[in-house]
Amino acid sequence: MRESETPEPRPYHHGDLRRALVEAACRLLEKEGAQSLSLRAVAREAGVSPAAPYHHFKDKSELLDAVAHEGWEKLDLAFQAARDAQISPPDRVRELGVAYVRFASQHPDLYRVMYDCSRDKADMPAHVHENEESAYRRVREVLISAGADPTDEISLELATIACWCAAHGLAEMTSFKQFEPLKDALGGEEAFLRGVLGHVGVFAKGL
Amino acid sequence: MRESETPEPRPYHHGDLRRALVEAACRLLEKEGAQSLSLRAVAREAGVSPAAPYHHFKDKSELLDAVAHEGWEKLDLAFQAARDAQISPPDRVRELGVAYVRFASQHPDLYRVMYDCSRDKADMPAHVHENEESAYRRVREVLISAGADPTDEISLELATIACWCAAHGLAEMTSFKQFEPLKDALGGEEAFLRGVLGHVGVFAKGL
DNA sequence: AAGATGATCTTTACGGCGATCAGATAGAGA
DNA sequence: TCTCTATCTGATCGCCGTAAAGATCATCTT
Repeated sequence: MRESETPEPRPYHHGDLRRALVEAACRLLEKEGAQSLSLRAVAREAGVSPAAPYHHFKDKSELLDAVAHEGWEKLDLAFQAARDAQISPPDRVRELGVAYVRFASQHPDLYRVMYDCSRDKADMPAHVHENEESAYRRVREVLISAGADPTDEISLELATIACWCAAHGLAEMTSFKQFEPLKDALGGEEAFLRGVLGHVGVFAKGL
Repeated sequence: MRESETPEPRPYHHGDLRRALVEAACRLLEKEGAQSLSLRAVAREAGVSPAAPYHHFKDKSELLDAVAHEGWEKLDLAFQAARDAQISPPDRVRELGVAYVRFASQHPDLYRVMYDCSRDKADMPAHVHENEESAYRRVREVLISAGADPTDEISLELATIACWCAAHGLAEMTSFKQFEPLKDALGGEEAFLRGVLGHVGVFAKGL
């Protein structure tokens, strides 16, 4: 009675439609792109009527919020991997940046939903900032382990933001095809990323 | 016969509907936000039938391209002002970053249209890169005047991209209301911007 | 065990959207 | 004056988000 993937007479009640909808949305996002992600399409993918989602989400943007939340958690997983890499702490900072950009280029549409400011205008990155287990805090953590002064709250915050800004900007630009020749000259995408990040203080010096 | 703002019998032929549509779109963008910018609304604002725009633009995204083009030109104007400021060349680099972020926060919806990747997927920043009079080239120009080696093409390109990335990331994050306390602690928005950019090599050292 | 309650899903419907098309109109050139 | 062509209108299609009302079923009460 859980997942109604099978085309049996389909039980009237779904079990956990909320989760099923979020998963269907993620599936569509990877398959069809963010462009064609409609609430109706999500309901269709989940095998349910167009109005059914409204019992679990106030409106479309609330569903997208849930999808974005999934995205932030996935990103944090990537960050944890970078944090635990067997490399020098300063290198870990740069690796965090590379992980960020890689995440964005591997899940471009999910990434776009995560940063879609058309909803939530005021405090978009709730999941960035909200708790100790967030991706944002993970950056602070790695910066401190790389030698940043944990008592200088302001400088630490500024460095964290600078990290995030540079990685975010790079993530949005790295797919521009005008940079292809440059990437070739440097010997690949990763070298390109490290090359750009090398011009950003926090990544270059680990602080 | 130019602007048909007045509700006169309205001449059948418009004169320069293309320009009128782009201007109407910009007007709506500032008034109503990017959310409610539909092709029909633009046509309505221009006092014309919903199908009329299709004689000047293949589809909605082509209209948005024209709007975005206007945006890039406005941004370049802001850059030229920063370039011509009576300050030391290295400071001009940082001022470029500040100008970029200020532009984004003054025209948030236009900025969003400029960076809307849902259209043009592959080579979005055509207007960034395409000619000598583009905003992107303006950054190179200022970097060189600040002492960057104009013969080292690769390093110059990387520095330009790093500049752009940091400014772009900062532009998207600066409106997050979680940063309000930090801004207050630093004494305002501009100090915040300079504080973050100070952690980015290219801005801090002018190279 | 029986009935009531409330959560969950379906059906139906509305208005707005992007897009397309046949046809009306106007201005330019013959 | 007549015709040609670019431009604009109005109607239409299919999709969208979402609101309202009815059907179904799990669970709780008695």
